[in-house]
Amino acid sequence: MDDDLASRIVAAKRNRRPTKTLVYQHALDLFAARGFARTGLRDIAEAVGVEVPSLYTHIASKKALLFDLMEFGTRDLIQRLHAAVDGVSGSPLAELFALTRSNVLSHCEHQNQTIVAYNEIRELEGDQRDRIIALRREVEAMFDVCLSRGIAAGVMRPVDIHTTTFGILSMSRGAAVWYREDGELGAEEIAARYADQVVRSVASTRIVSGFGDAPVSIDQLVAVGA
Amino acid sequence: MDDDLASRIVAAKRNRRPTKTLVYQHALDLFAARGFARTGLRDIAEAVGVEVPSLYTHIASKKALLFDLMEFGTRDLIQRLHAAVDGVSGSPLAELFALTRSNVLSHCEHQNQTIVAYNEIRELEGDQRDRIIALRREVEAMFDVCLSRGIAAGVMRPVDIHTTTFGILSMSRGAAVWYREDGELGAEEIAARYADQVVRSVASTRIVSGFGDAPVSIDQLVAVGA
DNA sequence: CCTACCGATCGGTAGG
DNA sequence: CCTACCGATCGGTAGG
Repeated sequence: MDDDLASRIVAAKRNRRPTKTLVYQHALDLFAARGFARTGLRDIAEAVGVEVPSLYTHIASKKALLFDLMEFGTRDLIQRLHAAVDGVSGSPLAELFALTRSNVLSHCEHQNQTIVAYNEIRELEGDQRDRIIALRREVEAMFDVCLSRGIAAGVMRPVDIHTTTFGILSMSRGAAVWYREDGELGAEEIAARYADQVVRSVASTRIVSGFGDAPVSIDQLVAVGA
Repeated sequence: MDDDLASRIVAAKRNRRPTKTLVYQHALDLFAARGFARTGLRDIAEAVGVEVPSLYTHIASKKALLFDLMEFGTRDLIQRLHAAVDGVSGSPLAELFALTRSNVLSHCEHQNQTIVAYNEIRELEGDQRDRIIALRREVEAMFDVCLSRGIAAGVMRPVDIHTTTFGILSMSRGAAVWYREDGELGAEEIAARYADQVVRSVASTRIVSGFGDAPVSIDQLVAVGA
């Protein structure tokens, strides 16, 4: 311990990845694996390679750390969903396919973000909780609007909108739980299959009659809308 | 505190509902609301109306209490699913409808059992964890077998079986999370709608073509199988 | 069923 | 970025 305070800080700052990034990354992984309540600040500090009090240079509190992770993850998802919809404007069936596919894909590719965002909402209170719930409602609204347009256009059966949205989101969340990078099916395949099943489950019978038994593709659906 | 030990025990035993039942009931409710890790034995003791050491007359440990709740809940679900299938032997589509409907219905009616069984599996280790996972695999197998038979019979499209099973189970689990007794839709309605959507999502196109746009009923499906 | 109590661990602070 | 430390709370035990 010959180093004085200043030189220790300088040495720390020379690391390529900033410590703050490491803190957030390891916290996300640990919260996903053990849960927020079962993860101590000591676990995070050890994974990062610092002592506990040093964490407070980067975070305001353990709960604020969780909130930041959940907010970032949900905003990230919303952006991906908007990008997916922008690419297929037009047919509500094509849009529902794209939304569902993108949602499942994002959930698989950002598994820990998804797991923490869903599992740990009950750890937040007051404004923080309200803020995350509001963001989640934005996601739900995208599906609600899509279903509503499809029903109005007659290409979807008159299903209960919000129940159907919750069903799609629950199925997507499930994928984040069981998906394994080294599993039989890749994220893209799972996403495409769930999108196929969702579209078939709500499309009007006269439209489904036009599909074959092979999985529906987005190109097919864009054609239906044209 | 004039009571001696014996008279206190006698007084306790005079209560109508046995203390053990109260312990399990309150523990289930608290675990569902706050999570296992955030629920202290002091919370459970307070809800029951005893001191913490008295809980150990009824439980071996906090973890054993969780295991018992999860095992009971999952066994209970398996029984309900078997009862649902026994009533509709025959057509795989009718069976899939009955299984899905019963699964969603059970999850809504035994919300806290479902929430705890899914959320807290990571709190268990070793044999206890393996035991619960094995029971859950029994549930998955019932859906897998049903889908497999439907595909073989040509009444279902050749979907990926286990992915589809996970999708159905995830959607059902979701219902347990958002269902409210005082909500717009009753448990039976939600169950019937999800069962309708699941059947439509996997049924062969030639069979879906025979359905109208109104929700599919189990009677319709039994007729298809006949 | 209770009172009394314990070692371990928690999130977080003081001070440098 | 660190060492040193604190009050609160945890699951569980001893003993009656």
